[in-house]
Amino acid sequence: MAEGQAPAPYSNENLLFLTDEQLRQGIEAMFFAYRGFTADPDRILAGLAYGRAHHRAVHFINRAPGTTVNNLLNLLGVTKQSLNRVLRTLIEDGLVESRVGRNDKRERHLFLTGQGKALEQKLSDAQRARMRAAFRDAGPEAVAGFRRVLEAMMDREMRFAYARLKDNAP
Amino acid sequence: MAEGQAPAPYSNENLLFLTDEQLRQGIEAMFFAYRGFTADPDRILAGLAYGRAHHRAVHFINRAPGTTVNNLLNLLGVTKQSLNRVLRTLIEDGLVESRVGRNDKRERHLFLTGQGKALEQKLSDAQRARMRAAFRDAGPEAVAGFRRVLEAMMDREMRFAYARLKDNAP
DNA sequence: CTTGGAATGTCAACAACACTGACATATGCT
DNA sequence: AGCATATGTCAGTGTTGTTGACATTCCAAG
Repeated sequence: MAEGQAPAPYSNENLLFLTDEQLRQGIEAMFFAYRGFTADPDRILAGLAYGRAHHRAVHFINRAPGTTVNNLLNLLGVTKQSLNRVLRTLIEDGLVESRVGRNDKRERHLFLTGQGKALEQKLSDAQRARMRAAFRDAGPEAVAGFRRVLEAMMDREMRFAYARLKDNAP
Repeated sequence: MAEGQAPAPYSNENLLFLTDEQLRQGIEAMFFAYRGFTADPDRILAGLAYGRAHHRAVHFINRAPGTTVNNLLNLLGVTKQSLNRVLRTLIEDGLVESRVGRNDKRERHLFLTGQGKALEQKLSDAQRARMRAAFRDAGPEAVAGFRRVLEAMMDREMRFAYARLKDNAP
């Protein structure tokens, strides 16, 4: 190690951001921020007969139109029974259309109807507004760091799913 | 505006990180990362008779020993009835001790017992391990950005609560 | 000092959303 | 034909959130 003009007494000097106290603050930040993250859509959904689960389904169907039930299942990380309950109401209410697969007729491909797109837009407008404000306040470098840490926090398979969605950008 | 040597054709050049596509990626990153964030403690809790709500209660009681029920209520953002159910089981099982306030006998002050501290340690070890790995992978600058964005995403009151907890570091 | 309101905590009932397990149907593949 | 896959459904259960009703305690205004 070079003896620089700055003290730098221990090589651990650079690892101070890994103290238990720093980690705990990260944990609490994550908890409080996630509350804010879901607050606005939740408020909108409270009026309707839908919940957070419906929001998630609608979001990913919009993101990947024509996705299959199985695909959605993996993205959302819930059981098919749980997802089915949500999809059934969305289809009954005419927000989602389910088309039998052309190649494989066992599969159902999911699409948002006009009505479904309208709800998705409304929810994601609210959520994006908060995200935009946070990004603007924090600045581009902070945003890059934010993304890097979140990506490192994901489970391996979710990291792949996330990357796949990113590249699929419309 | 000064005419710098760099092109910078539009003043919006610097705002590319605020496109809808960037925001949507931020939203999805938040969703997938939160799943990872809770996965490890959830796995531990699944074995016991407790859930995520118990984890949160135990975390904040450990963080602020002697806190009142009302205080905890504000931190957790749930109704007192919801919190009470969780606290009741924790007290019955001997993980939390509830002492009547000395000044104001309406208040209950909450403390972790040895058993409670043991569970808290186990859960937060798991959660910290993932956070540490993510922080290490992403590096100190990314962590700073991560914290800055999360803080900007919180509701106003939660930002204050978060700051108060930070300064209260043991 | 009494009384009424505010704060705090508890009990009961209910809703949303997750889970497991079992099973039916249709389709695809070998 | 026989097995695997994809989807949908029914029934039951657990956690966690909600509202409503109510008891206890404190404090301050009359």
